[in-house]
Amino acid sequence: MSPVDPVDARGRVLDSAELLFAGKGFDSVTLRDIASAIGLTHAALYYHFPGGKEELFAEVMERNIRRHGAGLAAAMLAGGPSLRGKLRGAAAWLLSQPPMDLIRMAETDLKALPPEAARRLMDLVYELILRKLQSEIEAARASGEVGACDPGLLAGGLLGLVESLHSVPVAIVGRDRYAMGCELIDVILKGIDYREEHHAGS
Amino acid sequence: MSPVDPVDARGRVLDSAELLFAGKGFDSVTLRDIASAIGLTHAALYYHFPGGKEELFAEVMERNIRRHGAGLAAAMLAGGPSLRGKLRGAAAWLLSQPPMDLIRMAETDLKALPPEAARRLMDLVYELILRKLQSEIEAARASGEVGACDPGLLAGGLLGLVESLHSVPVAIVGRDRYAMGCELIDVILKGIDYREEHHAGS
DNA sequence: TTCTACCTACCAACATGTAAGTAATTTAGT
DNA sequence: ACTAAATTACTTACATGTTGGTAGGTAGAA
Repeated sequence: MSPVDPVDARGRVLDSAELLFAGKGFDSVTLRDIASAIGLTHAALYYHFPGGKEELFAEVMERNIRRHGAGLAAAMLAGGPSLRGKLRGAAAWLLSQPPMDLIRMAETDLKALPPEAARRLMDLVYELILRKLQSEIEAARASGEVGACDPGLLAGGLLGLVESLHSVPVAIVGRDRYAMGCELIDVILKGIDYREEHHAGS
Repeated sequence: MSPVDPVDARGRVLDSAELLFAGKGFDSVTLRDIASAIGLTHAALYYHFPGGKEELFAEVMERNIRRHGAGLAAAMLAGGPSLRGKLRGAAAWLLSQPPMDLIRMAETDLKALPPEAARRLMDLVYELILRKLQSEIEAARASGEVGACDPGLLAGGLLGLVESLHSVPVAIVGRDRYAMGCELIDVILKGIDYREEHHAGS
């Protein structure tokens, strides 16, 4: 290992950029902010990302989406076999991360990218995040764990609902976000005729 | 009426600013964008808003929140006596407006304002929007129209859920947002033991 | 000597904000 | 009623600072 690990430097840039982009959005973050947060000058970023701010942002978003997808999958797996457990795991994971803020992403930040890059990212969100939620609901529906419903719509609704908990000031409600997420999930599960018992077998 | 209506000019500035701020966020919109959209130069904005971009933004947000509150109240009233009708009315109104994007507002744009102005706006959101939804749910709960639930949490959840529909590309789902909103509302109502019949009386 | 991983110094574009000027209208004084 | 002063609602021009991006240099490792 060299005195400075070169592989790590690029990752640290991505980390810094992710933190700042997630908090303030594309236009409000300057390359100087990103660089100085890790002790570099903004010019150094062009060594790792010759495409400049756009390339850096696109790569940050892609990594973020993939991490969200992987974390979501792991959290749902860890939630156990029941749909309720999986959804609670998903909520715990989503709330442990900084908000994805899909509305802002779709409406604002993605406009800074060339259209095909933007579409690719939205496709990734669908494929790695929404689709996973959706197929869990579909599976539960197929096995009779829940009643008739529109899994795609519910997946989107659950994601929006859980993410929106990021914007409630915890001080006001006096409860932690995960508990609130669980309660909302329970309401929705009851709304689609969730049945617990069926799963005990096998 | 003068050749140029002076009262109207200020309102037109607010309209232009609201349109642009809502779409792209505080930092991504320049005073020149706002001014040139209505045929003025950016310096003219300082005549109507001496406090500059901050004052303009704060005023835009306040007007926006008040309009959302008034529209929400009217839409819920028009929805009839049942909670389902009121919530559908609320959804129709919220989806007819550009997204409020509360997460972005809370996490990003409000940081551009002095803290006390930011707090005032968040208080307005709570008082004029969340509180209205919440008290309708509370009323329904008191009258037995719905079962036990946390009205404050549900109000926030419903708002986040409906607003998140703004970010789903309609082309993908092939259904209009209002229909999706209604379906999600129905799931939640069912989840809190909504009973239709009780209301016929009186 | 060459490559890596930076840094310093710079540039053009554009941001907010200010200063000063101006055409058109209102108001006030006689 | 007629003129002079003041006000309104802007404009042009500019000061100042930041931004993304580029050019060229450099310390240390290979």
